[in-house]
Amino acid sequence: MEGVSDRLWDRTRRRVQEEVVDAALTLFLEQGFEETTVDQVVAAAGISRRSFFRYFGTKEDIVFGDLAEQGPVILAALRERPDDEPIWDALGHALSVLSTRMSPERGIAIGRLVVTSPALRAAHLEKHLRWQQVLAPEVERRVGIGDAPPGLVGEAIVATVLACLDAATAAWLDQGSDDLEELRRLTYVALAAVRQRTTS
Amino acid sequence: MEGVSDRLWDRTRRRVQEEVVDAALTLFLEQGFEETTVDQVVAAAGISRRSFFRYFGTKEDIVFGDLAEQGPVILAALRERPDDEPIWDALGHALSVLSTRMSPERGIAIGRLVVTSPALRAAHLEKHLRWQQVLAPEVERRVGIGDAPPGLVGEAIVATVLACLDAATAAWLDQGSDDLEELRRLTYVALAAVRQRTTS
DNA sequence: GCCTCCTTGGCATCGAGTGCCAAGTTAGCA
DNA sequence: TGCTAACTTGGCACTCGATGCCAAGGAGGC
Repeated sequence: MEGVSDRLWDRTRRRVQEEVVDAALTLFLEQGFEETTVDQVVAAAGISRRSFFRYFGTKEDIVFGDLAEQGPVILAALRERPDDEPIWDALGHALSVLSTRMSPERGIAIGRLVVTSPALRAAHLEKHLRWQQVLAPEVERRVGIGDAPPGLVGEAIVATVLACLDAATAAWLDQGSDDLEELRRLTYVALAAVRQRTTS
Repeated sequence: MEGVSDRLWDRTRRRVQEEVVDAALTLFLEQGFEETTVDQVVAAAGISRRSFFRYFGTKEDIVFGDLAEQGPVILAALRERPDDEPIWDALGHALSVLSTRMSPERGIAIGRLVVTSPALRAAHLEKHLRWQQVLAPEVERRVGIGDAPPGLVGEAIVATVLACLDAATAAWLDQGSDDLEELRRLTYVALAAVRQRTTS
């Protein structure tokens, strides 16, 4: 583990952060993300507006936390996968390390927020772009790029997986499931659809 | 053609719009998108701040215009393609109708702006989501969805094509090409990479 | 107990975006 | 031509997210 300290300051910081997130998510689920102002959040959490923006750089960060910076974590997980594993499975497994970082209920709540708020959708996609840049080189090392320009193949593959994951998540939320295994299955269905149609 | 009128008001409106875009793009290319304020743009274009926001709902709209609303145009082009054409080619051709709406030089300038500005990237991706929702049903009609939930297959396929197009565009801008045929080739390479790896 | 480091919150400010309103311009009609 | 209805314009005030600056206060080492 990196940089996780147990000094009083750090523990306090994490506790405050959690309290703010709890208060904010409650408000977001009640009134919607855009309809909730930062002032309401800080009032509910008992923190000053100025301090809030030191804990969370943006309002969207309440929802996504440090997820955007977890590219290296996914990369490490990807490197653990055997070299001869199909890239799709390897990426799927690598990405699933993130789903262990939060309760399924909270994940579903966040998912619903994301699909209903343009601002959150945008941040979500930005996050994927960040991951793409981190993961693309390792993907290209695995699959080879032939004479394609560096980056093209890797980014296309990672973006495809993330797109299929997003489409699957939308369908998953839509059908009101709360079973992570079902999400995995839907992702596989989406990837299979892409595979099936690429051969035609 | 729909709704394109030649009343004086409409012609004036289009002319003003073009002038603002020209002035704004010049500023954006000089100083960057985020570093240019709307006040600078309206000063350079000789229009009031208030009127600006009636012409362009957001600052990003200067760059993208009504591209986000062109989903139906792409859809119409997709419907023109023969039913037995592979979905990838059909989508590629349908999307290419948009590249005829602007000069290649301006397209390249905009492309460079988009890759260097997070706000523009986000708007770009939002735009793709809008297109996805419009195109997905027709895609699913063509390829069939088996027993997958409606939307999943179509959105996955459209998102994959757009992702490959984006990756190809990035590589294309990177290599400093200005040949649209080369962009088409790179898109094909990206899609081929996805295809190749889906069979393993 | 003292000094240093870090956090806190208040204040002012910026930039994007919106509602409202008075004034001016265009279009249609007599 | 002149009148009216419809629409546009720009100014003002305001909201909301986000940032720089600064004085005050708590934590930890000595």
